[in-house]
Amino acid sequence: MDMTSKLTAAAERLFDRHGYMATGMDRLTQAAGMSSRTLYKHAGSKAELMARVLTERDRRFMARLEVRTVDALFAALEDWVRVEGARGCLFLRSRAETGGDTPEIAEAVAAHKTAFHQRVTEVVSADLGHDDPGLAEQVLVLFEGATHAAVYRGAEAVSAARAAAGILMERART
Amino acid sequence: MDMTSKLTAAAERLFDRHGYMATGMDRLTQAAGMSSRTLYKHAGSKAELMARVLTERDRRFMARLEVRTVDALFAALEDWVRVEGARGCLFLRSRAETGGDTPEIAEAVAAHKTAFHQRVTEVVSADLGHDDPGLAEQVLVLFEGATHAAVYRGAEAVSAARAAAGILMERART
DNA sequence: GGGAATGTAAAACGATCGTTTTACATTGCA
DNA sequence: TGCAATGTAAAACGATCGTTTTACATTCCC
Repeated sequence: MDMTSKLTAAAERLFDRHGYMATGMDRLTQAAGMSSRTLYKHAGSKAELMARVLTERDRRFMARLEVRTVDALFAALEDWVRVEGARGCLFLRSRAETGGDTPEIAEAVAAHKTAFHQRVTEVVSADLGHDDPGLAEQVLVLFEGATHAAVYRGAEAVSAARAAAGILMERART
Repeated sequence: MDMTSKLTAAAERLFDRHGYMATGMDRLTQAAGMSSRTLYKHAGSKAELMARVLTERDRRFMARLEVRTVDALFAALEDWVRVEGARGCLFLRSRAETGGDTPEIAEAVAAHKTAFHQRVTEVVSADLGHDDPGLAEQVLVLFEGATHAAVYRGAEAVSAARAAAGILMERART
């Protein structure tokens, strides 16, 4: 494992568990097991590092959402929560922590949320057989809600969202 | 307006718009229009101040949710978003920013989320005529989802959640 | 009329922030 | 054999962090 991946992985873990602002670079060098000189050679800056973390996470997350049905969308979220835990959406959290004032971060977040919205819309279309932007918006809201409610309600929030999405899809189908 | 309220109001505005960690006490003294000596007399500490902000916000927010129907719940959220804007849930954001490691903050968040869950459960019961914990969980997820999706989807997310909740309620009623 | 109480302004506290630099060791390739 | 690349360890950078302190002004009440 090269130093850049080791750094990105350590950064994602710390930023996600303790917050972006609350994580100092000292703690990061320690967790990544490298000197600060090496860290900055690969990271550029703290903001660039967070942007790289988000881009990498987008890749991993969106790969899991390569599905054909809305139900599979929520099944994928159940898997994600089981594996990664539920601490809310790292993208929205990063942007909120920086007040949207860090361009690299704001752009990475915007790119992810655009892609996410598009993916949900596509899956709803494929599952239904035709476009339905309003229903897609509802499914997106359920997904986002499951992500955030799971922080304090646990996995139950995701299965509730899954069931609700099932009802909405069934109603749209008939 | 006494100094404590002026301080709490200024703190809520800055913490919400720029983040808790990103907001320094210097900026806070400036915004509140008072010396740091006075600020600390009323605030105790930064963490205590954030906890007071959250408790105050819980009061304001929960007051708006004193309604009888699920539809009114989402109407109240539409109002809230129109007035206060959509930057995600300040409670979840505060806890995430501090990694849950600041007891005053973690406790204020837990208290709010417990109260919120209870309120949603009560409103669903009242609207339906009988208890339905599963449906309440779905409505809670829709509400949480609307709050967070509105950050990037705007008010449309809230009306989508409102419509979805209407469908789920109607189905449960018949 | 004299002391609490409450406020301001500003300096100072040690700690930590993100980042750069200095000095040196190790490796791999021409 | 020798140089370029890549790494470490550690000190230093100025800035800013949350918080306390010093010194002084104002107000209110007994």
